[in-house]
Amino acid sequence: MNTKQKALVLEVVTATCSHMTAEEIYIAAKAKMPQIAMGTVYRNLAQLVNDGVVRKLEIPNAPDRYDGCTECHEHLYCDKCGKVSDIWCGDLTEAIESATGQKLSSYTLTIRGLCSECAV
Amino acid sequence: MNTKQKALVLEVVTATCSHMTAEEIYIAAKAKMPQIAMGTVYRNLAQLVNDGVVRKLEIPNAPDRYDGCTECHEHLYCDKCGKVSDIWCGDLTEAIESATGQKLSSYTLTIRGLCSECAV
DNA sequence: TTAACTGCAAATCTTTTGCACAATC
DNA sequence: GATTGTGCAAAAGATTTGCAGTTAA
Repeated sequence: MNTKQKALVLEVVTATCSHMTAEEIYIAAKAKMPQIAMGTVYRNLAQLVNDGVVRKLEIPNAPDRYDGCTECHEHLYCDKCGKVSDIWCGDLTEAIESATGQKLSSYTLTIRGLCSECAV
Repeated sequence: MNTKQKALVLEVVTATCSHMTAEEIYIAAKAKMPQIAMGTVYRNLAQLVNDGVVRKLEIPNAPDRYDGCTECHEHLYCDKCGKVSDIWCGDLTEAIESATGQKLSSYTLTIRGLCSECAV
């Protein structure tokens, strides 16, 4: 099904290149559709992730974040400011398979270090 | 400080090569020390992780798991049976730095695929 | 029409925390 | 004797779910 709510959630997530939490998405969506419920946001995010349109990022000790950009890229969690930034490198599947000796269907690479702003 | 509880939690975690959840650790610890509390288990696990003696694994949509083996290795989440198994490959820091072009302080690589049992 | 989705609120699950007491240094 | 840890139970934070009513196919 395609509801206004689902379209709105997708619009919010893809509007910026930031990595929003469900709550931030909820607040942004609520600004345009005041009666929207948190549960609806979560349900639609789950659907969008399932549809392959949105990527879910699991953050250690913090709420999950959602990324509207499905192009292949990795994420850097800044040791200093905590921001999540994108790292545009190609698909690493083959590199990881040869490094680990394990055939894989998918992988998640989380890098911690200093983001471009903090590295100065 | 070094308490009986902390020693017991460490013993439980390192006793097997499995990747136990806090609750499993609590149950195993309770078997040897019936009055031990969940909060104590969590507090000691946090300390042990901080001490670098135990590794914490963040599992998507599931409770965290704790790994008593601190030697460098990665984890495979089986697509079929959901088990977490170890992949013994060397340190991938340099390989990842060159693949991503990003200096890093640490990384977490999560691989999904078929474990040795399910791949048959 | 009927199957899927919504809003609301309550429930769930995991983890953390406040507190009075106890153990360790 | 001072500090740090413990057990208990309650709180917190994030996400999910039941339900009655609504919307989309």
